[in-house]
Amino acid sequence: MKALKIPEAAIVRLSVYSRYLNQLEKNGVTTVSSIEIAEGVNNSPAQVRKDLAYFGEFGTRGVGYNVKDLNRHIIKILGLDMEWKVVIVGAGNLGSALTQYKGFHERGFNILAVFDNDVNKVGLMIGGIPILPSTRLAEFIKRESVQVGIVAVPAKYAQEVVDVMVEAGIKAILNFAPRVLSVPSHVEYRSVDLAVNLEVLTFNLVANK
Amino acid sequence: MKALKIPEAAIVRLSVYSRYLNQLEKNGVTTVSSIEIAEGVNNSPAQVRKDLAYFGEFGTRGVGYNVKDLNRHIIKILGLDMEWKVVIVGAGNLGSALTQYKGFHERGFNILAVFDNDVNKVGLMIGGIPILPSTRLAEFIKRESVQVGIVAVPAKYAQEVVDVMVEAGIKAILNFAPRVLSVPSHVEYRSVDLAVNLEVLTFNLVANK
DNA sequence: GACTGTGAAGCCATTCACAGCT
DNA sequence: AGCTGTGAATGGCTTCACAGTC
Repeated sequence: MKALKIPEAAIVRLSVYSRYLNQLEKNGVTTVSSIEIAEGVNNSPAQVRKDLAYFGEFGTRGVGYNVKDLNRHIIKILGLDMEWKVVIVGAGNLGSALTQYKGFHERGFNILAVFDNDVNKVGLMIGGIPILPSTRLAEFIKRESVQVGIVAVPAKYAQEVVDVMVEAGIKAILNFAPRVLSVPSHVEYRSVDLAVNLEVLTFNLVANK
Repeated sequence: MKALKIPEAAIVRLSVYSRYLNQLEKNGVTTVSSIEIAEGVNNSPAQVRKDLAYFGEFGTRGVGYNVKDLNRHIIKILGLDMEWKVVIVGAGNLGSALTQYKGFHERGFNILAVFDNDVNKVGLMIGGIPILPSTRLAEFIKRESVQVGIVAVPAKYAQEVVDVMVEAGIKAILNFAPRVLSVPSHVEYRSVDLAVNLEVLTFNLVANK
């Protein structure tokens, strides 16, 4: 359990810093200041320093941060220095896209299987990952000790998928169905609503006009 | 220009309320209280009332809100009572999934075309929507007065796509590439980072353990 | 009696400004 | 001299509590 209360927004930013540090590493940059990081990710140097300070002292006064070390620290903080077993439920367009999404693999997420209840899809592969029947979801989660489940089914089936996952002992759920779901508090839960993001844009367009 | 400063989080919630009200409407419910809405979307009644109060008085004291009226008001507030012309750039897995995503059509977003620079894809259709060559993006945005652009290309091409969109006079951009992009302040901009969401989950898993 | 609308209070996140190292 | 780390100040969002209305 963490000592201090850390804003969730800070975690989101750490994740972005890490991606930026990856770029710097690739370009051979060895040292970076909070000012440069801030410019690279569009926020303030004070914010960068504060976010990092929640977790320790990673820099050198008068100098800055070592790119490689800092990135390793952040990766550890985010829990990405271990393997995470993931299943995706729903082999429709979105589920297929998520299954093949490179950003997940790059960050070490291991997608073991995709589940669907369409018998025509079961048995096929999506980018090397097998499609299994939804009836075997619970059993699979238990047997493989899957920690993370991604929901990519139509809204009306989302709650029942979540219930199966929870019952099977999953630890975290990422939901893409546009519906509010109930998930017990011992399971980590986040929801990504694609249409909401567009609607924030249109709101701003009409409001600032 | 809006008089009061409205928290962006409130807009996100309005969008969720609207989706919940759609459900109620479908079920024939005519009146709803802030308590019921709060239960339906997992937040507090006070929050619901405050969010609505930013925009007017939509309820009746002692009674509640008329479901249909309230939803119409929210839809108007979010700018969804008009047609929005949208283009998607990138006909890969994610771009294809977004193109066919029902949640966009349901909320009135009109996706006119998908752009890609793969000559094998150009000329094909995705769910009835044509794939056009990226070289024609700027011209298309101008000719059709496209207001919203969705970026679903690999990270390294994202900035150049955005630059073309901005130059062509687009009003808002939704980015799915995992990279920080620079967009002039007169263009509305939001970024959805799929991996970040998973990383917040894994952080919480390791932090609360 | 029930439920909305809202000023005020409380809380949390961000920004400031400077002390502390190198 | 330069840049980090951090307590203090600020600003903004959420919650409280109650007056207002049906």
